[in-house]
Amino acid sequence: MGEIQKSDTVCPAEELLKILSGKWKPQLFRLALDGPLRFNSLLRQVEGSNKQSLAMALKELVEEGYLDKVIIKAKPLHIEYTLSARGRTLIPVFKQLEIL
Amino acid sequence: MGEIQKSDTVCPAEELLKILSGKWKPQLFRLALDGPLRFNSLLRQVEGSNKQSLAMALKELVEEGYLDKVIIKAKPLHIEYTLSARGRTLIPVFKQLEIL
DNA sequence: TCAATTAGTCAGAAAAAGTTGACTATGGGA
DNA sequence: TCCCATAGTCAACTTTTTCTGACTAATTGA
Repeated sequence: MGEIQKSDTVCPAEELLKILSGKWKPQLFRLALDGPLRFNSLLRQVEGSNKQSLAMALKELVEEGYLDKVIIKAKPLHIEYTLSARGRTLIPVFKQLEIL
Repeated sequence: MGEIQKSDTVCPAEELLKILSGKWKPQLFRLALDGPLRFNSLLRQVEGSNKQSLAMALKELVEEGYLDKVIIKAKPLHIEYTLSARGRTLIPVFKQLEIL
């Protein structure tokens, strides 16, 4: 996954496709539709995944503004990742991808 | 890019995203909207590209049914890659990706 | 016949992406 | 105080993807 560099993108859809197609990302997006995501739950829930990759995927999705990272100051102080407004704009795109 | 294997895909959009997001593929798709593609023209036209990668991308897009490979029996006998019916179903998806 | 254009293939190298296991750091509960 | 859960980071390694340069093979024009 590495660092994100805004390259000399010729095709407008290219950048977005790149961001959405990293390993685990489509799955994370899909799970985020059902409710907030938590790191350790994902690690158990998403078969075959690993800390590093999940952390990187979440970080990038947050950096690109598709997810919000929220610190929940409750009983067991923790972090939740929720779909942002920008993230919700992708819902119809995913819906369209699914019917093809 | 390697071989395509239908993996245990959990998210329906995942496979499609993988196919569309290979390097050069979004650009090839976009160029195919304007008319038939020819190998050597692409090689000159698409900056930074190379034979191997273009050949692989075209082959996969044909295998997945997004492009048709047509042998043109004319003056300089050659090959054209054109958007297939299936390929055209992607047009609205790309349009939607572009406005985000 | 020679040379150019067509459209590739192949093997190996390099670069990017993903995985592993060890480690860090904070907050509670017993 | 010790231990567990939270949510990570880091360096090294493996795997996958992409690129390079050399080569093949058919067609065509001079």
